[in-house]
Amino acid sequence: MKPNSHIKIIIVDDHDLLREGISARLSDVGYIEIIAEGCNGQEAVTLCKQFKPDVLLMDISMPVMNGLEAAKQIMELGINTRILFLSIYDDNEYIQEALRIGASGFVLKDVSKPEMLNAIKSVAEGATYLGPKVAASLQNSSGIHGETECTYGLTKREKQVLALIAEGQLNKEIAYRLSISIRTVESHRSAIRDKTGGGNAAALAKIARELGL
Amino acid sequence: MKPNSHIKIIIVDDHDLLREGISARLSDVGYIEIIAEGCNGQEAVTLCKQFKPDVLLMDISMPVMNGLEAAKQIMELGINTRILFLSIYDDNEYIQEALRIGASGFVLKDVSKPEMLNAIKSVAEGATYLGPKVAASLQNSSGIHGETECTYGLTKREKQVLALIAEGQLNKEIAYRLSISIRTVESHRSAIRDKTGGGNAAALAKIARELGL
DNA sequence: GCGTATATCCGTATTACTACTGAAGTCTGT
DNA sequence: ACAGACTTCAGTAGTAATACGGATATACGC
Repeated sequence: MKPNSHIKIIIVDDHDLLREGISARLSDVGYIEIIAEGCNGQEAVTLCKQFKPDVLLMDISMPVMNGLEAAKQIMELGINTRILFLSIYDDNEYIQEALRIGASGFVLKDVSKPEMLNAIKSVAEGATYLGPKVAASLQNSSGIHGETECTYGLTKREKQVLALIAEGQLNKEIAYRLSISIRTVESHRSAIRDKTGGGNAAALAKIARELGL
Repeated sequence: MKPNSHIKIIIVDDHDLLREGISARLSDVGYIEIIAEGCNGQEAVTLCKQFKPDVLLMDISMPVMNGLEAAKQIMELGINTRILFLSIYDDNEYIQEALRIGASGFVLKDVSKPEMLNAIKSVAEGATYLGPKVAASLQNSSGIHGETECTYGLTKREKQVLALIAEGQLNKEIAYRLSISIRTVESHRSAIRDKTGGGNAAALAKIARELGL
């Protein structure tokens, strides 16, 4: 898609007012054509199947079917539609889930007009665009940026043991690797459970993951 | 940062020709000011410390110090510089590592001028920009997009059980949640182990993670 | 020196999981 | 209608992990 070439777009949001606002904002942009509008996820899927837009501008929280679920189904249609989420929440879970599903972008609803156009152009070209606040939000999470700092007060040795547990090692193997007794490994493991509140090995593995191993 | 406002930029690449090409391409853009140029990672760090640019346009593979290492150090400077990587390789490892470190964008060297400007504007505003080919490359990996396709031939039910195992649930709880007997859960668990080659619960959790839960 | 934290080990009992085998009902595609 | 895969459940035995206890040595700060 060449810049300034025609971008066919569908807007899906359950709030009429907001949808009209977006529509008004984009209608005077020459290279953008709004070919349809919808008010829930179910409609988004149907409209995309029918019109195959270049970009789907969609809210996440909507009745009937939410945006994430709709996105999943749209990705499976095999059409060349890029999904740009427009949300009021900069919730990390949402953002990461959206990207995991295959969305091309994510901006907040307080986005300025130039930034919105920038985002639309970017995703239309196949790029991935995350708005400033969205990117900042991701930095504070265990997402693509940075790492978590809360280590539950685990000691060095405990983190070492936890990393091996997360690898799927048995206590026996951990003991051998660290040249200590199995009982010692059990003690560490017990301390780790106490500090993290984790249950079985899988739960500890999950926690280790959150700590970045 | 408002669009079309002044963007101070530093270009770092070990190839003179390429650096000059970028320089020429950007020099006639009104809102961009190239305040310095460098030819390795070490220089990038020094120049950023000195000039505090809005955007650092940098190659990854460079002599003396590569771009990733330089980016790490620059992120620790605490200055408000966004890093936009410019690479000939769309290697997933590179891209993910770059984003993990805290880079704001990643484009390939065959990028068109409009797209390059788009990318620079986006990252200058604090957004995250991944070029079309970069985004496509990520989709084929276990990165922020998509999921791995090798499911070891696990059935729906097995994947369902595996997800709960990865959550740290006990067989008893899994049985309760799925309204089946513990023995059935054990059967599934056994089948999962056979198919994946996984050992204990933590190992299965690790595998589940790779499959995107 | 003294207290605290860390790391190292052990005993005992219970619970969870694994390894093996077998089997019956359901669903799916041809 | 039938083969094959999927889901369901069970017995029996052994191994691993957990939940209590308690103990000793070492390092670190004040």
